[in-house]
Amino acid sequence: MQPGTPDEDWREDCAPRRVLEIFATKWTSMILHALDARHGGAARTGVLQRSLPGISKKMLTQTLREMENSGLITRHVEGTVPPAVEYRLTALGRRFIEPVELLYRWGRDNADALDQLGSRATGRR
Amino acid sequence: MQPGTPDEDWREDCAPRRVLEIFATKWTSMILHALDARHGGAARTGVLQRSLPGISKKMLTQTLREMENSGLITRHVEGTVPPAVEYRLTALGRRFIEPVELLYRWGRDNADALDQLGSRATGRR
DNA sequence: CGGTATCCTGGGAGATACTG
DNA sequence: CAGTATCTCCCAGGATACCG
Repeated sequence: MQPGTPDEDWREDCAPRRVLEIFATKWTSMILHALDARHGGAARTGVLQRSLPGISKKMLTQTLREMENSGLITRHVEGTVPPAVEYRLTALGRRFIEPVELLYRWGRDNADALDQLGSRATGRR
Repeated sequence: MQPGTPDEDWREDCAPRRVLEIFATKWTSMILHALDARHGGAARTGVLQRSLPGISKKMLTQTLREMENSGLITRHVEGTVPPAVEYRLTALGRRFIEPVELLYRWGRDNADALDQLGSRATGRR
């Protein structure tokens, strides 16, 4: 690193920061992973909910809406009764599978390191 | 995937979820990256602050404390006036560099994909 | 220079109940 | 089954000012 090099690794509008923002929202990355690794890219609401222990209907719907607005997934309604709604990864969504799986696997492979972590790792209690 | 396979990818206490918690706290990963990639593993407070555009003194100190409590970094005080404090990555902290850099590089290499993202990606405005 | 003390706000996130 | 509608909590995170 040159002495005079300006510190631009974390410019406020840089791409890495935008990645972090995605991971900052609790359920987004888990939904992406569940859709991809577990359900082959598409799943119905109820199936998704059962894949994400602890998520509420509200947060599921809310997060799915945001992801739809972001272009990560699409929503498909079967005009039946009772209704059947399926969510599918878009091409864009599929691109984001890469970093999500990266983190998922790292976590799985480094559970020991995570166990060493103090409880105040994230500021949560 | 077997039909009867229980959905255990995201058990509430699983390792990948704990990784996500780390990335859920805004500044932690940026500090880890800055310490490592930009400052060789150790840096003083002021230097760090200048490496993280937008961070406030409060959030910097607060996040550093939490990271210290988690065992990711150590704090070293030089008994001088004015005070000089240096933060260093621990062995544990260095392990976490891996996923951090993974995400950082992916963001850098996929800025185009991020540009396609709608503004409601994370629920923030 | 590094740190602390306040004060304040947004909105993430949960719980619950209701509708078609 | 999928989705809304409320209500509430609470805490991450920012702004500002002061201290040794």
